[in-house]
Amino acid sequence: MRSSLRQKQILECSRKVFATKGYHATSVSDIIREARVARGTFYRHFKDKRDVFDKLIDGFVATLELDLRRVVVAPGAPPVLDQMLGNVTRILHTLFEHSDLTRILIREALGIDQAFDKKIDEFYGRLLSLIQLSLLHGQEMGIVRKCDTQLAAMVVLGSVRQVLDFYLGQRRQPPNPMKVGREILDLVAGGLFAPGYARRSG
Amino acid sequence: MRSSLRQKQILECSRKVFATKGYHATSVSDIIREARVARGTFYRHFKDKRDVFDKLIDGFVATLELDLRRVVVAPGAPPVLDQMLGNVTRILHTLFEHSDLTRILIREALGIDQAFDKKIDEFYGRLLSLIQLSLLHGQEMGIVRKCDTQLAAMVVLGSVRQVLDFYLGQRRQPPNPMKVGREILDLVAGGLFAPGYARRSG
Amino acid sequence: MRSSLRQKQILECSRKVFATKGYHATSVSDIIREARVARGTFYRHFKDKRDVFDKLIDGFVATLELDLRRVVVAPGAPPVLDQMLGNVTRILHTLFEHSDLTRILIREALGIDQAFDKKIDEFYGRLLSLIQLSLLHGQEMGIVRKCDTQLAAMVVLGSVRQVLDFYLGQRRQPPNPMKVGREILDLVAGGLFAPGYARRSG
Amino acid sequence: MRSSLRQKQILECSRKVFATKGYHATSVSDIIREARVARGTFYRHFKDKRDVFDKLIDGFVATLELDLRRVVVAPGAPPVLDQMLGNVTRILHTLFEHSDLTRILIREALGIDQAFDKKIDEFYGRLLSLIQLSLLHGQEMGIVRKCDTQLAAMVVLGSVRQVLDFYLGQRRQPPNPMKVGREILDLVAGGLFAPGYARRSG
DNA sequence: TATGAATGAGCTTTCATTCAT
DNA sequence: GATGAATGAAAGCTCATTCAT
Repeated sequence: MRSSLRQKQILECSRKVFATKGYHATSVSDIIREARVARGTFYRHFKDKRDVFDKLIDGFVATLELDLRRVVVAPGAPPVLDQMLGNVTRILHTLFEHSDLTRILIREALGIDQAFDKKIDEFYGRLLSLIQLSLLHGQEMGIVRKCDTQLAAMVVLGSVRQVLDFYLGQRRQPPNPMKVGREILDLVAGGLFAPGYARRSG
Repeated sequence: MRSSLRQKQILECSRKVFATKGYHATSVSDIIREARVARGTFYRHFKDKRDVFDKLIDGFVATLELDLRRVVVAPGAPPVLDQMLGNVTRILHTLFEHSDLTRILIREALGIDQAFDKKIDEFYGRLLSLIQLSLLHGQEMGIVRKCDTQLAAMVVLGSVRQVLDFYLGQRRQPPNPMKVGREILDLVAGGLFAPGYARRSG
Repeated sequence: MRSSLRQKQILECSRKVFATKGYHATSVSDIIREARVARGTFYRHFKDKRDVFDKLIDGFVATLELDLRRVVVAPGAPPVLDQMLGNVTRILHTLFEHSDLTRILIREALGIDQAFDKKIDEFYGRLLSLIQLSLLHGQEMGIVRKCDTQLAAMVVLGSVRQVLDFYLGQRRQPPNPMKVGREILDLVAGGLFAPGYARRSG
Repeated sequence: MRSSLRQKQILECSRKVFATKGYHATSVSDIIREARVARGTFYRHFKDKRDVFDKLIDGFVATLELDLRRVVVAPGAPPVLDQMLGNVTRILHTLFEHSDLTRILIREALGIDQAFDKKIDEFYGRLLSLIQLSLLHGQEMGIVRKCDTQLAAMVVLGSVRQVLDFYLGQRRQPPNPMKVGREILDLVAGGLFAPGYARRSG
């Protein structure tokens, strides 16, 4: 079998096992049993267990980052709001489509080791920057109100993560992923207060 | 030494080590070295490594839950809004006061094993219920606008978790924890949209 | 069992196995089977297989070096010749007494790894220095003829090694170890030529 | 490529690697990397790693044995002494010319396995016989004094081995190999004692 | 209660060797 | 003949846990 194919196959099987048992509870033995390859074959393609996990996460993160487009403010460009919604929609689509990888990324990736923690932090850091940038654009256009955009970005990201975490914890999908996405954004955008209740600042 | 004292001492030392190295990277050897007790002494007081971690988390969760008061709607009770802010303030205070345990709870506790994951999920579940309940009270009083309160609770919780996660990832405290707490609530309550931008629903 | 005792016991058993199978053919499994201890016990006392071997050789080399006395030239001191013979006699005695360790030192110790090779070379280096020193003393006193003492030291050492190697290769002891030692010295001291055959230089 | 050529090429490369890393530290991967051939190619030409080493040593030993001529005692034959010196000179020449193989033979070959040890012992055994035979010839002609010729042969061989070992250990060549060879013989032949110091026997 | 030596299951990893292409 | 992916036995080693003192 061609080398890259075998690698892909092992990655696929690792994905399944990691999602089911978690990183630490998964042994290389589990992976090779699932992939029906010999021990040596595994080590021909990957340095160690950590390496498979790495490649799995890296690949998924790369896929996710493809979903993220910079929000463009230019005459003729789509409304900032629609662009933001597009980002959230696309990324949620990918996340729910690959629920194994999402589970691994959201619930397993932290606590592997410090180097890995850093990688994950950096990923979320990039997401935060991107969201913050969009919010700044929104502010420039008067759509987003004056506020600490860094904190606001965390509100957006944290909300999405929490929702994902909630459904992953129950090992079930939300009834309608896309609808949920839109609702989160609506909530975050519109806030919790009823009209008439003045904001503290703004 | 009295048994409960010894147990406390080992717990304290475990806390330090777990916070520094993470659960999986921490060995019983690390703990007994830090606590300067013999191997057997450790197992006299705890069933196994998992048991220490359990007790550590359980204790902290109990402490945290003491901070949470049901929001009461009654003539003469303080305003719902103030009660909610009080909850957030108290809990953030405790979290930042015990940053080791917070780090362990937020960043290490997931991925230990499935039983533990469930426990953590249940903890967050209780938090969500509590927040949702408060929001329902708020709605009854006309303060909180009509919305999916479960989702809204996740927005609140997720925002706080993300902010904590952000600062823990950088191993530093936010400049002013209490201020950050209030700002999160303000943002979540008031939303991102500038006045005039109509909400989709509400 | 006291820790140092257990260590001694494992060393003893390792000695047997190494002498029988050779270093590379010996596995840790072989050693613990012979010593009737668990795997973990082995690793509690030794870093790895190499470490046991190290300690074995170090101990033996230390014993051997106790046998070596500097040759003293002073009024009232025994004749230089007798002192040299004493060294050879004592060391041969120890070597033949511990034939396992001798076999290991002479036939197994080279080729373990480069660090080990260096250690062995240094041991032989010390022996050479000592012999050379004795020869220089002998020259001062007019007993040893003018010659390249470094080379002469190698002749002495090499002869002894070769004899040991010969008998170890046949897994038998020389008929009379001490006699052999004296004969080697006699040969080396007196040379091969019959009287009358002039030396090239002298 | 012609089969025998390929085999030669792999042998050459093995020689380099074995001399650098030693037998045990050398993997088949090292050899095929150096030889730039595929794994399967290696096994087409050699039974296993041991086989390459075998062929390497066998070839070298054969070369060395070509250097050794029986000492002939006959009217018109060159002096016995010159014939012996010729043997030593030729063999030292070959040894220093092929320092890789010499290093392998002297410092790596022992400890591979028992069958191999036996082969090496037999090689040295043949050398000893040859030397002993020469010495006996020498005795017959009155050149070599009465002595245990087997032991004397070991003195000759051991001296040469020790000198080689010494220089190989330092990974450098003696200043003048041929001169060193002659000096060893002179020393061995003439002995260490100054004239006037009577031999014990002879 | 405290100790720390002993345990052994089970992990990761290597590498000589085979075999389908 | 040549290739290199696949194999799997067996090695080294760790570490949570037990137990005799």
